[in-house]
Amino acid sequence: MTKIIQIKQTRIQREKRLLIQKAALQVFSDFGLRGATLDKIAKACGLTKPNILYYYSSKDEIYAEVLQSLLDEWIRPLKDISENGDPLTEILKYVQKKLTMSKTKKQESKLFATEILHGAPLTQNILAGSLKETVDDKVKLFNKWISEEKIAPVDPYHLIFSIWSMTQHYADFDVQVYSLLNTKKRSRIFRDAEDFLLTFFTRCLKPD
Amino acid sequence: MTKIIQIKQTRIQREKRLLIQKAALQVFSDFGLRGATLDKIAKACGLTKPNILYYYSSKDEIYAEVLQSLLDEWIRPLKDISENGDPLTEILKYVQKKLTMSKTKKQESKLFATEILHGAPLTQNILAGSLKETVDDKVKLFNKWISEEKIAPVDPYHLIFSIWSMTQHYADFDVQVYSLLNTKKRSRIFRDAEDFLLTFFTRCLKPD
DNA sequence: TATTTTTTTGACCAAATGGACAACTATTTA
DNA sequence: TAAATAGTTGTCCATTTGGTCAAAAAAATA
Repeated sequence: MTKIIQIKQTRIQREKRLLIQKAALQVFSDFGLRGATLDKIAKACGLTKPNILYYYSSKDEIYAEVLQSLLDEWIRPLKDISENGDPLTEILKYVQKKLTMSKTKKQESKLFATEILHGAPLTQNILAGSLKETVDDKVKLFNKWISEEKIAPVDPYHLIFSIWSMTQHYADFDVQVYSLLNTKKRSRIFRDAEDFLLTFFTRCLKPD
Repeated sequence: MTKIIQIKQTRIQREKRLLIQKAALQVFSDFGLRGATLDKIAKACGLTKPNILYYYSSKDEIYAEVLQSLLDEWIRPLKDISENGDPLTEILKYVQKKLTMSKTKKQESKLFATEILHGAPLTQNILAGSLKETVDDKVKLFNKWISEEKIAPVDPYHLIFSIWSMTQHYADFDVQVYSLLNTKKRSRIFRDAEDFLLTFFTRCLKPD
């Protein structure tokens, strides 16, 4: 009658956990951690509340897992900036990738933003850990490029902040963006944004 | 025994309402609308919960009032951009003003961001109304400056978005900014940010 | 100071919500 | 196909929370 600890996941466990994560991402990004309820998540994925709690022991655990799997994905593009490519091209490629993510991963962007906005209670150690490592690494690379006069001399930290803020703005503040632009077409907005950003960063980073 | 409708506020009413608003701004910006509780607000201003509900009929009413008084202040600097000044100087002054607001009005920035992020349930009509009017007005001005070749030809809407996003980033994502920068000194960060932003926008907007 | 009005609060309520659990069903496995 | 294991759910519970109310306390007014 002793409960055996289960090591490997069954097919059903894999499927249902994914299902719950997807629904949870949507609900958390719409309402925030405290505004999201298990009932909402349950309804969003068509399971019952106790059934969800069979797969996750608490709401907070779901939140932590959704956030964790998002963070890896979030940092990755920055890592991809290569010291072998042409400096300006590498940076512009990064800008493009981040803008695309704002379009295709809007929920993730909003969830991340909400988490940081409210003090990053679960993320602080990651920010100060693996993210900081990656950022510091790229800052070094940017400084190298600057000393080689391949890009203009700007503060690399603030350059990274500017890329993050300007691209994520189109996801996080989408309601405002759509309200202010006359265009109804989403794709048009992102095309214009891309034009703007690429021109912008090119002008700023081209060495004198 | 009939209840008389009270027209003008008493001294105590003015004082207590302000006290509650201040506390509410803090609590709402830390926890969001749903994460904030009347008890937290009560503790933050040293009143009891029923006492707060003597001045405001519901939590939502407090939220609405705090948000409303914030919005006016939020739009104002944009209006101040003058068509009489030197174009580049006017825009840079606006950037500076917005950055200063990120430093001195962090709670307001975060509350506004949270509201938009979650779909702007109470703000939508203002976005599409008075904010859009002001923005459209300034877009026209920017386009005039562009046609007179006083600033470089960039999409004025996206230019405004870029100013908003880059400056507000230092308030909304402060936790991340502080985690990633080695500096502990707040003032140093804002000085560097100002340098970066002014250089950035100068390079981008100087006519060819 | 007496009266009226405003302000404050303790006690209370109903709804929402996170979570527990035993009983039941479906799926695996031997 | 029988036994064991995994998955599901109705029901229940405790806590939190927005909000009420009547009675007491404080302030304003006459």
